[in-house]
Amino acid sequence: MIHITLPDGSVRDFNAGTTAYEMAKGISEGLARNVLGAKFDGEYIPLDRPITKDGALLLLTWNDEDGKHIFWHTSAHILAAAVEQLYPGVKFGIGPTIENGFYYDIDFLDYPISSDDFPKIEAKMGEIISQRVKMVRSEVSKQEALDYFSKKGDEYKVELIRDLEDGTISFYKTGDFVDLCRGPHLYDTAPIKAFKLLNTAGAYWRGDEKRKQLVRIYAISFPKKKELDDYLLMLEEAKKRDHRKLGKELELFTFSQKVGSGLPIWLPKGAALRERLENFLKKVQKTYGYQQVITPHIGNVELYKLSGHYQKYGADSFRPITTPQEGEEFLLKPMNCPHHCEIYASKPRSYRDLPLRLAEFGTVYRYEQSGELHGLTRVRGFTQDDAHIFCTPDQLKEEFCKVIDIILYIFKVLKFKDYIVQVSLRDPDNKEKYIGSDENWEKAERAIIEAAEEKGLATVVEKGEAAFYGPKLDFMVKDAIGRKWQLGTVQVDYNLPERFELEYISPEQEKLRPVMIHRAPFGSMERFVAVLLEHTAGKFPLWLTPEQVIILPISEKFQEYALKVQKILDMNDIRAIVDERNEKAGRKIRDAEMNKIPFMLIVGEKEESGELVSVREHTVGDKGVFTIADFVSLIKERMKEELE
RNA sequence: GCCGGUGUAGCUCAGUUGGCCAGAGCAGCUGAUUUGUAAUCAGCUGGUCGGCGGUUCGAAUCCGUCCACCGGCUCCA
Repeated sequence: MIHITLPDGSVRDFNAGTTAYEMAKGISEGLARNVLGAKFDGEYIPLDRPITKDGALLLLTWNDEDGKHIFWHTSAHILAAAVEQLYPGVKFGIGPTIENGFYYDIDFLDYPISSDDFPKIEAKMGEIISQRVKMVRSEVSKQEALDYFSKKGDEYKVELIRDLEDGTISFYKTGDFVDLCRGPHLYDTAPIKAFKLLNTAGAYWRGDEKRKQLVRIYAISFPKKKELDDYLLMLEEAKKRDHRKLGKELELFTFSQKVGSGLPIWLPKGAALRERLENFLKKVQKTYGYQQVITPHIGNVELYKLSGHYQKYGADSFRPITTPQEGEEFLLKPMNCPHHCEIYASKPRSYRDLPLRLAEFGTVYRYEQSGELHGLTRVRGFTQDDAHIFCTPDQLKEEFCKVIDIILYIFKVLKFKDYIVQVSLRDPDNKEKYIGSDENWEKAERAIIEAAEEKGLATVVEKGEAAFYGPKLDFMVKDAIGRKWQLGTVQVDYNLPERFELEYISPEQEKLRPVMIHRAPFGSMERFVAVLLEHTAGKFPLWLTPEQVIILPISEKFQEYALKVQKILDMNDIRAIVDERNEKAGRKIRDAEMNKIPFMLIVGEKEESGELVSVREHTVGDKGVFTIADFVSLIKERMKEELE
């Protein structure tokens, strides 16, 4: 008898040599049907391996992340097996699971592959699955593994094996297809009831753009057909929220080939929206003691040589602008910080001046590879809600905490609840990628970690994600399709003050060096609007939305009254438009609903005679009849609540 | 930049194998209707079929090239 501890703490006795699958069956038939894998004392074990000693057993199902990954991992092998049967001689890179599904990187040699080939591959996968193929594990030595794949002519696998530690290496066999794999896998292919190949993409071998590009096939699989259908439906819904689509529909921004790709053009409604966001932040920043500054769109190359940006990014920037007579060189401003350093340096500073907080909605231009451009989230010209805080080392942590407060306030007002806070540190193995002394880096990294702790933020630490001049605290939010976007960022920087030889006079009359905090709560106006659009599906909060109210006269007879109501709303700073078209009320309501205008005021005979409005709320419906004054209070109350 | 895909009216899309002046719905304009909580009716305007070159008696359709966009990769101060 062995004693097996289950996750709920209970202990069950089994005969020594019972397999995990049999144990599942012993617990319940349902569990046995759904079990995908098992962990024994924290280690993955095959379901059919006899267990001979006491220990803790965790049976994995679709409800466990680990269970999903086992499921997808096996699915990836089936994909590869199908591809190998259809395209003999192809070579395989890696086939890992990802957050949603899995992919396999494959060298298709000269076979042309596109999504047109998916049905064929899917059919073959279906065939393999229906044969209920077992996933057979075998263990081989490193040399045997090398021999197998050398003979097969798969140089990618050979390379992977070479990089492995010596010792035992495991293979998994799916029918005739043998793959190098640590596992774990499903017992057999039976649980995979639904799967779909999603798209293809080029992917460099080992992520290195100097190496060969393989074809990556993305796919997903599920234990139930319904789950696949739901997933595909979710992707469809996500598409409807795409900021590029909504931006066009709501007339917020556009792009023009003639203006240039990656250069967004803000339309009147979008510009007004952006302005409101800017004013909102300016107001918050004012209470935190920030001062607005303005700097030019270009700067002398020497400025960026001094800051270090030129050495780091000069080769990948827009080419310098040269003056015709003098041959001076200017760069399109890629960063605001060097300019702000010069504002700091424009006069002698005392410790009494610190912290000095300089803010600017600064438009910067960065060269991005053409294939990188993406709507408003990846552009070549954008406006940062930038600010730089110059303070004493003693003030650093408090200032950092206050910046976190601003960011959290913004997230709260705009209802971003699903966000991740990332501590981005430098890569300790690649220190030459960064500028500045080890001592300063350590100080800066410590300050960030402490401030995040003090604010009680749940953080993830990423090494190698720091800016080249300092570590960062990055705030990412998830968009409609679960992609993560970086929004707010806070960075500590000891380097620029040194490079610009910034100083302040201490109470003891010494010349000391200030510390700098770079921060942008939105990140950039462009990206923020994009993420906000996807987050709200275009239904902006009332205080932010371009048109808050639309007045719908029942017929032309009541247009005059409609205009009168508009005027009253206007005097109360409520943004209202009148639908003066010669259309029926039903039509006007439908169009207003589609345009996502929060409130509709229907006015006709009875409203005009009583100085009233009939209120309809977007997606909610008829709210009844209000006096104009009551409606104004309703709107004001709503906006107040939103900004609390 | 790289791999793959796409590009027809302001928007969404038809237009098998090359062949009459390139189509529809919505939007827009004009007129009729004077309307009460998600589409009133009729008429009209609108496209060098992404650009340029080529093949052909003839190209939206075939070939080349460039551009833009889409899905990724790499990159992202």
